[in-house]
Amino acid sequence: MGASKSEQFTSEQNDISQLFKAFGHPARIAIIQHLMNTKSCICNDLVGTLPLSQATISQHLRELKDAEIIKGTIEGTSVCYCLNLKVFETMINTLQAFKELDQKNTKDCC
Amino acid sequence: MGASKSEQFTSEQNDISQLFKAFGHPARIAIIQHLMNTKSCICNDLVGTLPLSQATISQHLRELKDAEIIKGTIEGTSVCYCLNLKVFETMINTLQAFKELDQKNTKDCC
DNA sequence: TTTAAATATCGTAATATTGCGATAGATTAT
DNA sequence: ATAATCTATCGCAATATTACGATATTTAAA
Repeated sequence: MGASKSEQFTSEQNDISQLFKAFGHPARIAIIQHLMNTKSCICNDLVGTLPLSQATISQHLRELKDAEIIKGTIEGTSVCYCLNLKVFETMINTLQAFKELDQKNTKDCC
Repeated sequence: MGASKSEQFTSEQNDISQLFKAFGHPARIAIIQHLMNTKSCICNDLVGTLPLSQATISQHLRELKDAEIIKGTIEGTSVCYCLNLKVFETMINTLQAFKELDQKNTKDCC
Protein backbone atom coordinates (compact mmCIF):
# COMPACT_ATOMS: atom_id res chain seq x y z
CA MET A 1 0.00 0.00 0.00
CA GLY A 2 1.11 3.56 0.32
CA ALA A 3 2.00 6.40 2.56
CA SER A 4 1.13 7.75 6.00
CA LYS A 5 1.39 5.55 9.05
CA SER A 6 1.81 8.58 11.28
CA GLU A 7 -0.94 7.47 13.70
CA GLN A 8 1.31 4.57 14.62
CA PHE A 9 4.02 6.85 15.98
CA THR A 10 4.06 8.98 19.10
CA SER A 11 2.90 12.58 18.91
CA GLU A 12 6.40 13.64 19.90
CA GLN A 13 7.82 11.79 16.93
CA ASN A 14 5.23 13.37 14.68
CA ASP A 15 5.79 16.85 16.07
CA ILE A 16 9.55 16.68 15.66
CA SER A 17 9.39 15.27 12.16
CA GLN A 18 6.83 17.82 11.02
CA LEU A 19 8.95 20.69 12.23
CA PHE A 20 12.05 19.44 10.48
CA LYS A 21 10.08 18.62 7.38
CA ALA A 22 9.19 22.29 7.04
CA PHE A 23 12.91 22.97 6.56
CA GLY A 24 13.07 20.22 3.96
CA HIS A 25 12.73 22.21 0.77
CA PRO A 26 15.30 24.58 -0.78
CA ALA A 27 12.66 27.23 -1.47
CA ARG A 28 11.74 27.35 2.19
CA ILE A 29 15.40 27.63 3.19
CA ALA A 30 15.69 30.49 0.69
CA ILE A 31 12.67 32.19 2.25
CA ILE A 32 14.15 31.83 5.73
CA GLN A 33 17.47 33.21 4.54
CA HIS A 34 15.75 36.13 2.89
CA LEU A 35 13.85 36.91 6.07
CA MET A 36 17.13 36.83 7.98
CA ASN A 37 18.93 39.17 5.64
CA THR A 38 16.41 41.85 4.84
CA LYS A 39 16.10 44.52 7.45
CA SER A 40 12.43 44.96 6.85
CA CYS A 41 10.58 41.67 7.00
CA ILE A 42 8.97 42.17 3.63
CA CYS A 43 6.95 39.37 2.09
CA ASN A 44 6.44 39.15 -1.61
CA ASP A 45 9.45 40.80 -3.02
CA LEU A 46 10.13 37.09 -2.70
CA VAL A 47 8.13 36.84 -5.90
CA GLY A 48 10.85 38.79 -7.65
CA THR A 49 13.64 36.94 -5.88
CA LEU A 50 12.76 33.27 -6.03
CA PRO A 51 12.39 31.27 -9.26
CA LEU A 52 8.82 30.39 -8.38
CA SER A 53 5.37 31.73 -9.06
CA GLN A 54 3.38 33.80 -6.58
CA ALA A 55 1.01 30.92 -5.93
CA THR A 56 3.83 28.53 -5.11
CA ILE A 57 5.59 31.00 -2.83
CA SER A 58 2.35 31.65 -0.99
CA GLN A 59 1.99 27.92 -0.48
CA HIS A 60 5.49 27.60 0.96
CA LEU A 61 4.83 30.56 3.24
CA ARG A 62 1.75 28.85 4.56
CA GLU A 63 3.71 25.71 5.36
CA LEU A 64 6.28 27.75 7.26
CA LYS A 65 3.47 29.55 9.04
CA ASP A 66 1.70 26.29 9.93
CA ALA A 67 4.94 25.02 11.43
CA GLU A 68 5.18 28.34 13.32
CA ILE A 69 8.59 29.00 11.84
CA ILE A 70 7.38 32.38 10.63
CA LYS A 71 4.56 34.68 11.62
CA GLY A 72 2.79 37.22 9.44
CA THR A 73 1.20 40.56 10.15
CA ILE A 74 -1.15 42.24 7.71
CA GLU A 75 0.09 45.68 6.66
CA GLY A 76 -2.36 47.32 4.31
CA THR A 77 -2.49 45.30 1.14
CA SER A 78 0.62 43.29 1.90
CA VAL A 79 1.71 40.90 4.63
CA CYS A 80 4.82 41.32 6.71
CA TYR A 81 6.50 38.07 7.65
CA CYS A 82 9.28 37.41 10.10
CA LEU A 83 10.99 34.53 11.81
CA ASN A 84 9.86 33.04 15.08
CA LEU A 85 13.10 32.52 16.95
CA LYS A 86 11.45 30.31 19.54
CA VAL A 87 11.09 27.51 17.03
CA PHE A 88 14.77 27.71 16.25
CA GLU A 89 15.51 27.27 19.93
CA THR A 90 13.13 24.31 20.13
CA MET A 91 14.94 22.62 17.28
CA ILE A 92 18.36 23.35 18.73
CA ASN A 93 17.24 21.90 22.05
CA THR A 94 15.89 18.77 20.38
CA LEU A 95 19.13 18.19 18.53
CA GLN A 96 21.21 18.90 21.62
CA ALA A 97 19.15 16.42 23.65
CA PHE A 98 19.63 13.78 20.96
CA LYS A 99 23.35 14.39 20.98
CA GLU A 100 23.70 14.24 24.74
CA LEU A 101 21.61 11.13 25.18
CA ASP A 102 23.66 9.40 22.55
CA GLN A 103 26.95 10.41 24.13
CA LYS A 104 25.90 8.88 27.44
CA ASN A 105 25.50 5.47 25.87
CA THR A 106 28.97 4.90 24.54
CA LYS A 107 29.42 1.77 22.53
CA ASP A 108 31.93 -0.02 20.45
CA CYS A 109 30.74 -1.05 17.05
CA CYS A 110 31.05 2.17 15.02
CA MET B 1 4.03 20.91 -14.20
CA GLY B 2 5.21 19.38 -11.00
CA ALA B 3 7.99 19.05 -8.54
CA SER B 4 11.73 19.64 -8.31
CA LYS B 5 13.18 23.02 -9.11
CA SER B 6 16.19 22.30 -6.97
CA GLU B 7 18.69 23.26 -9.69
CA GLN B 8 17.39 26.80 -9.36
CA PHE B 9 18.55 27.08 -5.77
CA THR B 10 22.05 27.29 -4.34
CA SER B 11 23.86 24.13 -3.34
CA GLU B 12 23.89 25.42 0.23
CA GLN B 13 20.11 25.71 0.18
CA ASN B 14 19.84 22.22 -1.25
CA ASP B 15 22.31 20.74 1.23
CA ILE B 16 20.56 22.25 4.23
CA SER B 17 17.08 21.24 3.09
CA GLN B 18 18.15 17.68 2.29
CA LEU B 19 19.65 17.22 5.71
CA PHE B 20 16.53 18.47 7.47
CA LYS B 21 14.30 16.48 5.18
CA ALA B 22 15.93 13.30 6.44
CA PHE B 23 14.49 14.17 9.86
CA GLY B 24 11.10 14.75 8.30
CA HIS B 25 9.41 11.41 8.92
CA PRO B 26 8.24 9.98 12.26
CA ALA B 27 9.73 6.57 11.49
CA ARG B 28 13.14 8.11 11.02
CA ILE B 29 12.82 10.03 14.30
CA ALA B 30 11.86 6.74 15.95
CA ILE B 31 14.95 5.09 14.49
CA ILE B 32 17.17 7.90 15.75
CA GLN B 33 15.59 7.69 19.20
CA HIS B 34 16.09 3.95 19.26
CA LEU B 35 19.74 4.34 18.34
CA MET B 36 20.14 6.86 21.15
CA ASN B 37 18.57 4.66 23.78
CA THR B 38 19.98 1.22 23.09
CA LYS B 39 23.42 0.65 24.40
CA SER B 40 24.33 -1.63 21.58
CA CYS B 41 23.64 0.02 18.28
CA ILE B 42 21.64 -2.91 17.00
CA CYS B 43 19.89 -2.65 13.67
CA ASN B 44 16.91 -4.78 12.92
CA ASP B 45 15.40 -5.41 16.23
CA LEU B 46 13.84 -2.27 14.76
CA VAL B 47 11.75 -4.69 12.77
CA GLY B 48 10.14 -5.87 15.99
CA THR B 49 9.86 -2.36 17.39
CA LEU B 50 8.50 -0.21 14.61
CA PRO B 51 5.10 -0.73 12.99
CA LEU B 52 6.70 -1.18 9.60
CA SER B 53 7.96 -4.00 7.45
CA GLN B 54 11.61 -4.94 7.12
CA ALA B 55 11.74 -3.56 3.59
CA THR B 56 10.39 -0.19 4.66
CA ILE B 57 12.74 0.07 7.62
CA SER B 58 15.69 -0.77 5.42
CA GLN B 59 14.62 2.01 3.09
CA HIS B 60 14.46 4.56 5.92
CA LEU B 61 17.85 3.41 7.15
CA ARG B 62 19.31 4.04 3.72
CA GLU B 63 17.92 7.56 3.68
CA LEU B 64 19.48 8.26 7.05
CA LYS B 65 22.74 6.75 5.83
CA ASP B 66 22.67 8.81 2.62
CA ALA B 67 22.23 11.96 4.72
CA GLU B 68 25.15 10.75 6.87
CA ILE B 69 23.00 10.91 9.98
CA ILE B 70 23.88 7.30 10.76
CA LYS B 71 26.67 4.98 9.77
CA GLY B 72 26.56 1.21 9.54
CA THR B 73 29.13 -1.50 10.13
CA ILE B 74 28.65 -5.06 8.95
CA GLU B 75 28.82 -7.57 11.80
CA GLY B 76 28.44 -11.06 10.54
CA THR B 77 24.99 -11.42 9.12
CA SER B 78 23.64 -8.24 10.65
CA VAL B 79 24.51 -4.55 10.37
CA CYS B 80 25.31 -2.38 13.33
CA TYR B 81 24.13 1.21 12.97
CA CYS B 82 24.90 4.22 15.10
CA LEU B 83 24.49 7.96 15.02
CA ASN B 84 26.98 10.35 13.49
CA LEU B 85 27.17 13.15 16.01
CA LYS B 86 28.95 15.46 13.59
CA VAL B 87 25.78 15.91 11.57
CA PHE B 88 23.92 16.94 14.69
CA GLU B 89 26.53 19.60 15.31
CA THR B 90 26.26 20.80 11.73
CA MET B 91 22.52 21.21 12.09
CA ILE B 92 22.83 22.96 15.43
CA ASN B 93 25.37 25.34 13.92
CA THR B 94 23.12 26.06 10.97
CA LEU B 95 20.18 26.87 13.22
CA GLN B 96 22.33 28.95 15.53
CA ALA B 97 23.66 30.96 12.59
CA PHE B 98 20.12 31.56 11.37
CA LYS B 99 19.10 32.73 14.81
CA GLU B 100 22.04 35.08 15.27
CA LEU B 101 21.81 36.62 11.84
CA ASP B 102 18.16 37.31 12.41
CA GLN B 103 18.75 38.86 15.81
CA LYS B 104 21.23 41.33 14.33
CA ASN B 105 18.61 42.74 12.01
CA THR B 106 16.05 43.90 14.48
CA LYS B 107 12.87 45.23 13.02
CA ASP B 108 9.47 46.38 13.98
CA CYS B 109 6.60 44.71 12.22
CA CYS B 110 6.20 41.41 14.09
C1' DT C 1 -16.85 53.77 -7.67
C1' DT C 2 -13.36 51.96 -10.45
C1' DT C 3 -8.71 50.40 -10.67
C1' DA C 4 -4.62 48.51 -9.15
C1' DA C 5 -1.72 45.81 -6.08
C1' DA C 6 -0.76 42.03 -2.83
C1' DT C 7 -2.04 37.75 -1.19
C1' DA C 8 -4.60 33.41 -0.65
C1' DT C 9 -6.95 29.54 -2.43
C1' DC C 10 -8.86 26.18 -5.90
C1' DG C 11 -8.17 22.82 -9.34
C1' DT C 12 -5.11 20.05 -11.63
C1' DA C 13 -0.83 17.98 -13.54
C1' DA C 14 3.83 16.31 -12.66
C1' DT C 15 6.77 14.25 -9.57
C1' DA C 16 8.40 12.31 -5.13
C1' DT C 17 7.75 9.63 -1.03
C1' DT C 18 6.04 5.84 1.54
C1' DG C 19 5.05 1.05 2.20
C1' DC C 20 5.14 -3.74 1.24
C1' DG C 21 5.60 -8.42 -0.83
C1' DA C 22 8.78 -10.97 -3.29
C1' DT C 23 13.26 -11.93 -4.08
C1' DA C 24 18.30 -11.86 -4.08
C1' DG C 25 22.82 -11.75 -1.63
C1' DA C 26 25.71 -12.62 2.14
C1' DT C 27 27.03 -14.89 6.40
C1' DT C 28 26.53 -18.21 10.03
C1' DA C 29 24.99 -22.56 11.87
C1' DT C 30 23.87 -27.44 11.15
C1' DA D 1 26.19 -28.72 1.19
C1' DT D 2 21.90 -27.16 3.17
C1' DA D 3 19.18 -24.45 5.98
C1' DA D 4 18.41 -20.42 8.60
C1' DT D 5 19.05 -15.50 9.45
C1' DC D 6 19.71 -10.73 8.30
C1' DT D 7 19.72 -7.13 5.10
C1' DA D 8 19.14 -4.81 0.65
C1' DT D 9 16.80 -4.02 -3.54
C1' DC D 10 13.15 -4.43 -7.20
C1' DG D 11 8.57 -3.55 -8.74
C1' DC D 12 4.41 -1.71 -7.88
C1' DA D 13 0.37 0.68 -5.61
C1' DA D 14 -1.22 4.36 -2.54
C1' DT D 15 -0.50 8.79 -1.01
C1' DA D 16 1.82 13.31 -0.48
C1' DT D 17 4.31 17.22 -2.26
C1' DT D 18 5.39 20.64 -5.57
C1' DA D 19 4.21 23.90 -9.06
C1' DC D 20 1.29 26.86 -11.63
C1' DG D 21 -2.64 29.28 -13.94
C1' DA D 22 -6.93 31.07 -12.89
C1' DT D 23 -9.62 33.15 -9.75
C1' DA D 24 -11.23 35.13 -5.43
C1' DT D 25 -10.43 38.50 -1.66
C1' DT D 26 -8.84 42.38 0.59
C1' DT D 27 -7.05 46.98 0.99
C1' DA D 28 -5.18 51.26 -1.00
C1' DA D 29 -5.16 54.57 -4.57
C1' DA D 30 -7.29 57.28 -8.49
